[in-house]
Amino acid sequence: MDRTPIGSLKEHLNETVTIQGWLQTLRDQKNMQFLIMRDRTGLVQVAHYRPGNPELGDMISTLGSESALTITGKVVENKVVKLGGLEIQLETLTVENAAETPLPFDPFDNDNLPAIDFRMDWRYLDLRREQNLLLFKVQTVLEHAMREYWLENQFIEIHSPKITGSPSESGAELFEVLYFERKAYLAQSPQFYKQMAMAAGFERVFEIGPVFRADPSFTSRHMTEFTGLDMEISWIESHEDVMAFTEKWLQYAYKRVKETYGSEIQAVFGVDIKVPEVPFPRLTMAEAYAILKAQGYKLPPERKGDLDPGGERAIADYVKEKYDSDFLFVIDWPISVRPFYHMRHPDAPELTRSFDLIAGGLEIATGAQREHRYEVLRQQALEKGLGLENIQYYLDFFRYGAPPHGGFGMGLSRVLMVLLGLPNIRESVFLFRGPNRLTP
RNA sequence: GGGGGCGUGGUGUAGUGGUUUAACAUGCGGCCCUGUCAAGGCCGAGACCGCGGGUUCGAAUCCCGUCGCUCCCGCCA
Repeated sequence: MDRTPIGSLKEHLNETVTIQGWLQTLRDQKNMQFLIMRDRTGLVQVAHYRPGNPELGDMISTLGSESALTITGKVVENKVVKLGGLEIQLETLTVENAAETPLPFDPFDNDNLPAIDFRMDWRYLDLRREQNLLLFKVQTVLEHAMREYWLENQFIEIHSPKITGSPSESGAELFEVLYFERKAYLAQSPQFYKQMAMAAGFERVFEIGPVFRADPSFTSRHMTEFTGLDMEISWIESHEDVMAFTEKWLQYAYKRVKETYGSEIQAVFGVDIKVPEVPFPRLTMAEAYAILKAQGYKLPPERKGDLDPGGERAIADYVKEKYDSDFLFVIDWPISVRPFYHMRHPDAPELTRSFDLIAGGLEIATGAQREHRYEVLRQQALEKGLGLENIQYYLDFFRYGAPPHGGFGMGLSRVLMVLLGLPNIRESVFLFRGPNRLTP
């Protein structure tokens, strides 16, 4: 059987076709029945003249919204039909899976949309909404464009293990799993492994994969499992080289999304995708602090050297105002708030060669030049109070010819959140995982 | 881990001490309607107001506890 996508029916006028999809609306009258059918390519009206087949008409009357149907019929032009000026004259109908009534909620009633938690209970129905269909089309193009750019720049894709043997960076944010007779942990980042790829001489690598964080965070932007976009490049001079690549890469991804779905995004999300100009503005932490101070923004006193989310939003507003940029690198963070593997400035050893990328006021990526000198790295680990036994395998990466290198880690769903202007990360991920959410 | 907010038919809301036998929208069921198209009209079912305790003549409404959700902070992407 040849199935015709609803979106291409106008190419099949006066032909008998088979469509398969969901019954979005049934308008059930005495003599005429109208079935609005949906597949992922669009909507079409199917018309049935009841007296012509009363039995079929009675059966149609029992169909619940969102039932999965196979329908054959003749495609005819009909100017009266507001939905595309055409309709299908029903010939046969097969119920593949009747939808029970009533539905838990109506995915197409935007005025009575349930709260996010209830929609997550029935996520597959929630995903039938056009906003969500488009969101995942956009995500696909976004990821594809990112890969394209990486491949055009001679990157190698890696897949690092998600089961690891020892707590590495701190341990507190790791999920513990039973691994036969002993403990293992879910990787909270591919950080060490992509650095190993640098030691292996791959020179440029990327990874798109799951990362796990055992943080009991209850916010609109955190998940316990999310998709990380990671890359690492060798033979850099400083973190500036990483940022210079990152912004062009992101600019390309935005450009491809806008080209492909710009008008649909405008229609569905009311967002005009703006392809960012490069370079993005860069502010050192010291400059960011001075600006916030001048604005009278009150930073929490105990967080000296760090930027709280409110501060990030304030500085993003400043940059938007002054440079008309939605993106901003905050660079040169103090060592106190950065991990031991970030390289320090030779002329300012209390500062790291690191950056955060802020987009739309939200932190979407963290990057740095890494410390690739074994002894220096070892000393910095000791300074941070880390036990060397657990990370010796990692330190060993830097014993036999490790090139200078750096990279970043970015959150895919956070990028989508910013790109489409969504208020909650739970809207921008296929299935949310949080401290209290393990199903579906 | 700390703090704030919310919990009323399936869903979204109104009602914040007394004709409330808890309202409205949507959904659901039935009937009607010569083609509808955000369909329309009429009728109907559906909520002991998260749960437990208390204050009061009287509690959806006030208080305490508890559970759930949510947002903010911390942590981070």
